[in-house]
Amino acid sequence: MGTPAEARWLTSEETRSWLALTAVMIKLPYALDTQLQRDSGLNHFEYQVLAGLSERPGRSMRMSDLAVLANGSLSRLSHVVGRLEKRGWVRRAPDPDDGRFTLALLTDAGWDKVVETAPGHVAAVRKYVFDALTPEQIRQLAEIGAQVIQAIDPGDHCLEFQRGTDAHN
Amino acid sequence: MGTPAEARWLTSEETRSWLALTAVMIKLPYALDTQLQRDSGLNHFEYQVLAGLSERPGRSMRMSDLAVLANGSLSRLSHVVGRLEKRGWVRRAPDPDDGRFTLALLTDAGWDKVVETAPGHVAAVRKYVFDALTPEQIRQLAEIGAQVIQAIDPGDHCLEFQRGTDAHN
DNA sequence: TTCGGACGGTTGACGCTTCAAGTAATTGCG
DNA sequence: CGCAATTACTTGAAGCGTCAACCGTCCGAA
Repeated sequence: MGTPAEARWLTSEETRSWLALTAVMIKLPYALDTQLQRDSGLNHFEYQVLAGLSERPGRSMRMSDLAVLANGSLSRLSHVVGRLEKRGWVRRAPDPDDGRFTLALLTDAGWDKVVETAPGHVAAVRKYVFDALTPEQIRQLAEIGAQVIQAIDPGDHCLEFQRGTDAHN
Repeated sequence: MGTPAEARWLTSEETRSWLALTAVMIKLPYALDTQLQRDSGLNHFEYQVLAGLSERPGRSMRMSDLAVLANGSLSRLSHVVGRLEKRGWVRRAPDPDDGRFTLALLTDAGWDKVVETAPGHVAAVRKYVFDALTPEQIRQLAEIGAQVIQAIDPGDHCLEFQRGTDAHN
């Protein structure tokens, strides 16, 4: 039995940390998707798209920027926006400045959808994450997350998207 | 534009933390899957299944226990084990003690696959997570993760699976 | 001992994501 | 100017996960 021979395995502290992290990576997205799906018929990615647009001046964004903001591929975004368009929450228009870009626009119905969906989603985020942590841990989490993202993708700037300039309070 | 009115939005510290966490939830699984897929033709879940079995006495486990260990549904596991069986790395047998249970058994070929795959995977985990963090942060992460999992699913015991009793060093 | 319910697992259909190949608009180089 | 390369996006097919319905095994009560 035992374990395959390996160069440098994990210490028990690292293993503990790793098990917790993998469990969070699986369970948290699932929990959030479940709440959103049940209460609004949206998955987390779709919500991020609508919420992202809602917080921009003009309620619009280029597809490629929106993809970065939502941490998804352009292809995925294209499919999703297609669905959201069919449901009347988003529409597309070519960017007047450069015909290669496509602008995604949040419709009035889409705005209403965000307004109706956001409180429940924020409550879930609170319940599953922030209410379970101390302010100190929240600070630590931000730091840890930033460093991991840096290690995965040094060129990534998604954390600099501070979601518009409006103050949430 | 501004933001839809909400009961209790996130503080800026919480938002920072939240953006980092969502990015990690998306990017880390993707990064790990990419490495595994490229080097071994396995995804992370499949690897967890094989690795989980490899660390058990008898290289076998009941399907339902294996599903908990791998943080997945029984249905998902059934599909995956079906695929792994077709590739010759796992086989199934009814539990002699109780015919309702099914045992998943790691074959010799499956064992070899784990031995050949594990070092690269562990190296990726190191690269993306532990090498980017201080020992103190690793400890903090374990704590934070455990509390979030507790908040999501109070009845969950997946962290108590300490992956067999063998010491990895 | 037999029948009902609970438990463990499997299956197939559907939906979503990815991947690769494609189109359309623009830039840059000769 | 004209054509190739680049950029931004779209599309269709294939693979994976979820959900709901299903089957087989076991236990317990009458």
